Parts: sequence; C-alpha cells; structure tokens
Amino acid sequence: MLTKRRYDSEKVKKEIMESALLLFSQNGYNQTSVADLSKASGYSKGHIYYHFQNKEKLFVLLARKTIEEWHEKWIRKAAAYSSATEKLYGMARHVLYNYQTPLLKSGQELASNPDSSAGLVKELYDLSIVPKNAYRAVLQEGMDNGEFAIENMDESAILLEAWLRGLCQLTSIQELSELEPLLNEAITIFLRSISKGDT
Amino acid sequence: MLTKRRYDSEKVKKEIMESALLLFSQNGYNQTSVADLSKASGYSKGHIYYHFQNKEKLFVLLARKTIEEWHEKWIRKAAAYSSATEKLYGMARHVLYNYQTPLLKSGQELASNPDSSAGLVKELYDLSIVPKNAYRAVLQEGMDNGEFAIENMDESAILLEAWLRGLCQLTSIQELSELEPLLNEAITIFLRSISKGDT
DNA sequence: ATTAAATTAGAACGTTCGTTCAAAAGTGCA
DNA sequence: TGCACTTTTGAACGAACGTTCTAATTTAAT
Repeated sequence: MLTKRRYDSEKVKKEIMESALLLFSQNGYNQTSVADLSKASGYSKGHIYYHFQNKEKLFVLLARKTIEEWHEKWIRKAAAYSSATEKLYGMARHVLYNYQTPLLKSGQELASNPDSSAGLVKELYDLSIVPKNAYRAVLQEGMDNGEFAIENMDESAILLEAWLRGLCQLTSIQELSELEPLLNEAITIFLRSISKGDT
Repeated sequence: MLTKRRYDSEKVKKEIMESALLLFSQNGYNQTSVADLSKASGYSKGHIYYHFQNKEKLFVLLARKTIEEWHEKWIRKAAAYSSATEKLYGMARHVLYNYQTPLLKSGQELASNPDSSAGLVKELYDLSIVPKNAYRAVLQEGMDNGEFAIENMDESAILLEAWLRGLCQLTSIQELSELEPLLNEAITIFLRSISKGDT
C-alpha cells in the first residue's frame, strides 16, 4: 500500500520531465525555452519552477536519470549474454536504442558554455564517463575470459566509444534501425583487432 | 599591381572573420553573440553589419570557407602519397589538424534549429557531404589499385567517417596531438577490414 | 576647401529569455 | 463551513539577444 497522496504532484512532475526530455533531445538545451517546456507539458511557466529549481538543474536531472537508467538496464541485459563478444554486439544495440545521444550532445553544449559553473561541468563530465566504463568492463571480461588479447585497454575503450558515438550522431540517418547493420559491422571489425590470435 | 584600395575594408573584413572563426569554434554558434564578435574583433556591432548581412550568413560563410580550404588543401596534399593506404593515414591527420570539428558541430546546432530556413539547412548539409566524398574517393582509388577489396563502398565510407569524427570530438582530450596515435590505430584496424586478401 | 561617398561607432529597438512574485484555485481536515 | 496547506497560474522583471538607425568620422576626388 502506498502512502496516500493528497495531490498528485509527483505525477505532474513526471509529466513535465517526460515532455522536457523529449524537447531537449529533439532541439537541444539552448534551443529549448522554458516557455516551450511549459507549452509542451501543459503547465504554466511558473509551475515548472515550483517543481524544479531552474532550467539547468532540470536538464542535469534528466541527463543523470537517462544515463543511470541506461546503465542499470545494461547491467540487467548484460547478464543474458554468455560471452564478451556477444556482449559487445548487445552493447552496441543498447547504445543505439537507449543512450539518447541527442540529449547528451546537449550536455556538451551546456558544458562548453563559459558561464557554466565548475560544479556543473564536473557533473556533466561524470556522466560522460559512464559508457566508457561500461565498455571497458566488457573488454576486461573478455581479457579475463581469454576471448580477447588487448594491449592497451584504455586505448581500446576509447576507440570503441568514439566509433559508436560517431555512428549514433550521423545526421544522414532517419531511422535508428538503419544504423543497426553499421554498428554490427563496426563491432565485427573492432573485434577482429582484439580477438585472441591476432598480432 | 593591385588596384589601389582607398580603404582597407577588405582587411578589416578579414580581421573580423578570423576572430569570428575562433569564437564560433570555441563557443559554438548560439553561445557566441554579435557583441562577442564585436569585442573580439575590436570593431563595433554596427560595423559587423556593415560587412555581413547578419550573424547566420557570417557563420555559413565561415563554415563554407573552412570546408573548402580543408578540401583544397587535402587535394594538394593527397598527391604526395603513393598508395591509398598511405592516403588514409594522411587523411586522418588532415582531418585532425584542419577540419575544425568544433566549428562544424556548431553547424549541426544551427541546422537542427526548427526556425532555420530550408535553404540554410540544405547549405549546411552540403558541407557535411564534402569529407565523406573525400573518404570515398580514397577508398575507390584503393579499389582501382587493387589495394582494397571493399564490398559496400557506401558503408565503408560512413564507417570511416563516423570513427574519425567520433575521435575528433572526444571531450577528454586537451591537445590535438594526443589524438594522433588513436587515429592511426583506428586507420590500422579499419584497413585490416578492407585490405585485399581479407574475407 | 568643398563635397560626396565610404567607413565606423554607438545608441536604441523590439524580442525573447530565464526567473520571480503575488495572488488565485484546489484540497483535506477540523 | 472555515482554515491551513499545497498546487497552479499568469503577469511582470531585468538582462541579453540580433538587428536597425542615425550620426560622426574618414577618405579621395574636385
């Protein structure tokens, strides 16, 4: 039994967050005004400030939530794969369909603003670490397994991350699913460079 | 003998363009105000509008100029390499040091603005085509040479472009030169997938 | 020296933005 | 019903933005 709520404030808050996530993802941080957030959610501008300290805090909240959910979902999903090799393919798909690349690109936009506080920049930077660590964990597992032979773990993780990110940012692609074969091909090529038995 | 110029308007125009290029590259389109351009160039806001129609036109002018110079420079440089394989390594370096990734990321920012005119979007899109075509030309040359065996040319060009772009956008890197070994490694891995004799 | 054109500056305009505020409306309990 | 509290609104603010305008200054030719 939930504690009885007199108002459905939490529900409203979630509604605002959902429509805000959509707008930020589609149009970026700077190109999404609080008035836009108001119109899209159906609540007044003032009301948005009742629930959130300001636009920046709302964005960071959404970004963190997105990354955390992405990561948790991945942890759950990863258990189903029986090899590190399979995990890499699965990770690529997971990035494609869950990572919200456009939202996090907006984060870079914010972080690169000279007026942004150091704390904000740090917070956004921490978020960008999450996927790299996830890649590295899979690579490490493959090393421990004996599936992979990786000389420079850092380098490999970065190469992998950059490739997937670059692919997810392609402007010429309309449907995410069009990207899937490209991601698969990238993983296949990348795997060839770290598979045991390679020089 | 040049035609005698009564005013050095052209020189001033170039000064403004140079400092504008710097600012747009560092801070992005939206986060660079005309006031900033004025301050950095040392000329008044009004004067900027004497030389350029508006902020958007100035930006597009700079973006086109940047890409065109990048391409011309590459064409000249490419002649010096004797194989398509070497050309790929050279191209990676050329992208790294001449492509002005941050500036063209700003272009995406502009293009994704819902208020941007169709003409503007088209113009910016055309710019994004340039590097892909350059990659493809090298891949094609390698095919004609017999150096490469590529099944899907489009796919390969996209994979290559995405990887290089992703690497050039890494936020964790301070000095461009730190990226060079990563780019080289990426090319090496990529080459292995298209070298003749591979499956 | 006068004049017309080119160049430059800086104030001003109309918008839009993020944010604040005072008040209204809704809600559940006494 | 009355009351204290939460929720919601919408007007208003000051700052910043891109742009325009007027006027001052400089230049080169008469």
